[in-house]
Amino acid sequence: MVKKQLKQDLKKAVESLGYQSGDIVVSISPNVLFGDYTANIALQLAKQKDGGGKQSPLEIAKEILQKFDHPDYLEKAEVAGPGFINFFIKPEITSQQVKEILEEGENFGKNENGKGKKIQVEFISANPTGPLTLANGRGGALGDTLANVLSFSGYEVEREYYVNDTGNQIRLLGESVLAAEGKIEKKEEYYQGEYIKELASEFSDKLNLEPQQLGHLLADYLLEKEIKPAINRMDVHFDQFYSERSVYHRGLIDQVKIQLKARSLAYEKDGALWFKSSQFGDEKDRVLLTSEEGRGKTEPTYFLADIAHHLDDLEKGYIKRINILGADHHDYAKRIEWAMEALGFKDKIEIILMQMVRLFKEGQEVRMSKRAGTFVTLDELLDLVGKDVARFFFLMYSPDSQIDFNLDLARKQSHKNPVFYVQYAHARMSNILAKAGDSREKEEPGDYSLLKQPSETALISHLVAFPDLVQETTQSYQVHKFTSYTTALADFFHKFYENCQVLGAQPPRLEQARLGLVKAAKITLANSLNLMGVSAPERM
RNA sequence: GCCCCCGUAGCUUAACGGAUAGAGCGUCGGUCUUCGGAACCGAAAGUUGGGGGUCCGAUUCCCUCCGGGGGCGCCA
Repeated sequence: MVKKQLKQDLKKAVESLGYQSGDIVVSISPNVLFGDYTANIALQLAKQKDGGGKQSPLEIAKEILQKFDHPDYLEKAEVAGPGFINFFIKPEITSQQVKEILEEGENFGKNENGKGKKIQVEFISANPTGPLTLANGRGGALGDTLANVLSFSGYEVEREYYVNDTGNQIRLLGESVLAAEGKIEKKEEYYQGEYIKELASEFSDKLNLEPQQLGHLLADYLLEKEIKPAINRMDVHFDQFYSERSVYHRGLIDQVKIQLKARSLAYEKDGALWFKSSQFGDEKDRVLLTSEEGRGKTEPTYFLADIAHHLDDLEKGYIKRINILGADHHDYAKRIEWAMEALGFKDKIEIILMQMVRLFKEGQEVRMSKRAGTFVTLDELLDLVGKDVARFFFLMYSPDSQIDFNLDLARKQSHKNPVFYVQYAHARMSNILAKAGDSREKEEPGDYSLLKQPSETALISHLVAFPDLVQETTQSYQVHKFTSYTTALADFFHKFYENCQVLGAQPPRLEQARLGLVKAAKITLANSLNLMGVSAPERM
């Protein structure tokens, strides 16, 4: 690819001047006036220079350009603005890249940065105490897409759903069902909602069980009958459902206690076992094992079980464990990081916090709460707008941004959702190729150097940027950029479509070249939609 | 009180510390003899919440104030 070559040549020029090149950034110019690619290296170098004979960025840029003997792909290069170097690529060189995309096909955009490395992504991990909510849908779209991207970059990815299938909330679930049947007294904190009543009738012959036991049955049932089907509808894939109960059964709790005590990071006080999180910056130490006095019984906290779970996973040799959590867990996120640091896995944990999804109806916020039974389920959303819109919608926002969701509006506006704009482009591409396919034989090979129209080269430049986006996302985890990438791709394509007739273009070598470009665009768009888990329809 | 995220056009939002802050929806005005009008072209619309600071350069980093959301359990 041209950009790679350009980067190399630039690096050579910079180094021959005696500068430390570091990592040179060559990016697509934000404006056609600034050429095809732009480099801010001179600005960077000016900053690095310490005092003394300080040179201005403009001088450095000129200096670099002089060393840059004009390679054959370059039309011209110039210094602009405060010290940018703008590169104008010969259009026929740009267009040659279409061939490279076509050769790579389904593999276009892949890289091998993660080759031989195992990485784990944990996401959703909603308690099995009710149906999945919109927030879980967001986590699902984010996590699944990130896993796809990492896998595209060569990593061996494991997708994990941690199932909190034991503990307080499970007992509460059992009690909620018992209370719904009048077996025990109702309490404020019990789960509400229709599904509780349905569970009660489904499990009518099990209501003599202890709440915790019943809760286990209910949790298993909800996981299988509610959660997994919703996950499937979202086209989200998991490699493993990691059961919290199994942490106990396998004796992992004791191992953690031993390890933490051996490092003098756990101690007993007031009958409880504590983790010295204050040593890592926490405002106070945290309980690992509850006390008789405090809690009425001695049992591991969720925190302790989760440490055991993390440890178990990390010992499998993942270079990183990415965990996507709701922002309401932000202080917990710190805590688990400290715990893993304590156990020798510093920097192996990456936590992505996503802000809440709030629901609005008729201008009023509806508080979503599983307890109160006032939530909108992921299934309801999928009924309304379908998987593609749901996934694209959740992916559009940066995880840092809170989503205010208006269900009525979503329904009304779903037909003008950006996802259709993007999918329509794909359908158009497919249509052109289908027509070309049955109307004529391939009599002449395409001459890509004929693709010189601005709308053609702009489209090509955008296609060529796809592998970069994949690589960047592998580092930054900012999967929402794929939505804007595909929207822009659709945009470039529609403009090309308006400006350049494909079928019947003269000479035939041009028609073939344009068909090649359409095909390359289709490959790129399909590949990026695949990463997002959004379908790329042949027709709509 | 402490901690985290956010504040950008009427609405929803984007922008490795870079050039003229980019889109979608909505509004207004255009474009149909060939490949799908779910499209394209154009216009109006921004003091990037306020104020300081660092920098050649700040939507981005730092401080402060204001506003919104979330979290501060021997719950999970």
